[in-house]
Amino acid sequence: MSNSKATLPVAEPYPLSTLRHSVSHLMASAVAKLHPGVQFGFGPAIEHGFYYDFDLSEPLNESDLRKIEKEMERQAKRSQPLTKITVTRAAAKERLAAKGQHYKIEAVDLIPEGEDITFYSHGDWEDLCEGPHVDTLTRPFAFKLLSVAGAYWRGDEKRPMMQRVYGTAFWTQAELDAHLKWLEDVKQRDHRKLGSELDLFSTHGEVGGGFIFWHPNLAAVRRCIEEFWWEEHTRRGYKPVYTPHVSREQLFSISGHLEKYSEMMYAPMEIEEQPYRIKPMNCPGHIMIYKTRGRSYRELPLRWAELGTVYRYERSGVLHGMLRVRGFTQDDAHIFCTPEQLASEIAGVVDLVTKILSAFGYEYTAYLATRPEQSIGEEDVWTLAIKALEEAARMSKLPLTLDEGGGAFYGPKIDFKVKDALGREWQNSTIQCDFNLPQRFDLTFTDHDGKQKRPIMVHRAILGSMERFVGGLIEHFGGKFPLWCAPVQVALVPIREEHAEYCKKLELELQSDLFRVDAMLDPGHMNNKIKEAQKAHIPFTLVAGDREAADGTVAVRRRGTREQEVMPFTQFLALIRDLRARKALDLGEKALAR
RNA sequence: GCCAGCGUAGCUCAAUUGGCAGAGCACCUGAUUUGUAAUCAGGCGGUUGCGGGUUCAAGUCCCGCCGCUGGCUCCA
Repeated sequence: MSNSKATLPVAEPYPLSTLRHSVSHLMASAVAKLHPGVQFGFGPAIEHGFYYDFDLSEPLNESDLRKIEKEMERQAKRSQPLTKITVTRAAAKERLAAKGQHYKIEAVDLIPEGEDITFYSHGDWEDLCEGPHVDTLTRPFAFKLLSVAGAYWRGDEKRPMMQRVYGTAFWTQAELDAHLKWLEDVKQRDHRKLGSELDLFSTHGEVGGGFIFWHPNLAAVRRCIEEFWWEEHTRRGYKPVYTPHVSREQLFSISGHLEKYSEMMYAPMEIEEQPYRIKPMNCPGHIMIYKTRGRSYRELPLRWAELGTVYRYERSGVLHGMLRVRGFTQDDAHIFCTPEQLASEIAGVVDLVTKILSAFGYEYTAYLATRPEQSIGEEDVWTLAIKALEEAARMSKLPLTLDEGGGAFYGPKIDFKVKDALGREWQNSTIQCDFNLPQRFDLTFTDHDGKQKRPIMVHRAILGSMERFVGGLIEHFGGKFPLWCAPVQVALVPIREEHAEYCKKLELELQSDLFRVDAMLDPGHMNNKIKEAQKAHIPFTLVAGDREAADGTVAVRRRGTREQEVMPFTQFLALIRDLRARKALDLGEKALAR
């Protein structure tokens, strides 16, 4: 959809968000025209566009959106200055009452005392709105309505549900087209789509939603990540622990989860007349190990790590592929340390986070989340912990963005947001100080003065959960995993059946070097096998015929290209060993070109 | 959980107002022996998500449940 008027002034003086806000007004006026009696909610600009909430007796569908777009175009073509008036509180309510806009009347009461109450109008439609807006809708711009979904009035699930129409707008058609192409790209890379296309994972109706089955291909990816994860942890003095999945309910009543978290926990099961629960968290288990004997300051810090699978009840409507599930494995670890050790321990975690996130080519931003209103603990402990987090960031040269009051009730934290290949943000890594659990479980250590003191506990996860991280990774790479963690690293294609023997030999050599290989030795045409290998995004396809078998060479075809380079097999092996050892994100294009 | 929508072969999708459930890919069998993205022929494959109802007749209409999708709320 575009509304281009060559003669009109350039659009640039307004930010894009202002245009989008104005286009949401245009959409509202179009809906008012097409659906008399509509009640309006809120209609702001958002990150990639805008929305407007409507209360309508009729549900809107895709074809309604097209009709609304047409009406918007019609209205935009007429001269449509957007004008602002300021009114008193009483007058505002009166104007809205006359139109029967009861949501908007409620919105008036949300405007703080002393602020101007303003209306913006275009044509014969007006809306309570603080603005700002573009001066006229006859400026050139391009827009599209994208989807309709339910949304509670004021985000409160106890209040009525309205219909939210999402759309987007840009100054030019070209920018809109680029955005729509981006949306298409997002859809193509959807981990659920790639998950079935590349035979990565599945969920099952007979199992229930939110439980992930990792197929061999994705299990291979996960194993590589886990090995990398354990290596880096071992280097930093972490020790693996294993804890049970089920425990007496009592454990979670001591930890406080039962009280604070019971909505997320599965119902108790009865074993010999005792209630037991499936764990929603790993921390109480690690604490049990800590408590088995007296602890000395000499053995702190203790760093215990576990890829711990937990189960949490999530409402059916929130489940989403691998990103939001009911059973998941956290890459969990707990550090028990003294207050003096806190800063350097956190710095160690920051180092680990940056090491692991960078290996996947993620850029990241860190946020310092401070004390929320509802929280526990002495003020000086909070201050100490926040200082430790800041100090650690300074030591690691990590810039922190302040997230005021965003901490957990039991302590402050640093959260990391990563940006993926499509520019979307994900939150996985978190470093949390906890004063609560050490107290609840009465954790102590004997200090050098012989006194019993309370350790601080640090909860931290780098990947967050294997499910969410790997799900995000599928989209980040678009299914094209770097060699080191690709499900299948090398495809072998014999030109004729008689070359199968040579390929078999290569397969065994690669396998003995722990490479994952798909030797395509079944009868069939080589072209078809090359197609299969490319569709599966296998990094390297090796084609071998008479010449290669005779010379001990391979014709190497890199993922995504049609060119081949013939090289000795030993040279190829050296290339992929190097790529694997470096965890290279590329396929050694430069090395090949040489 | 809520609002809206969807559910047909392993996958992608057809099936006119309710009127004999079909195609491509995948898979299996046979033929083909190939130098860089689809060789040819044949075959297998379905209680149309599950359960009920309306009807002479239901993939199609109605009700309930399950699952999925887009959001809201919530979250690793």
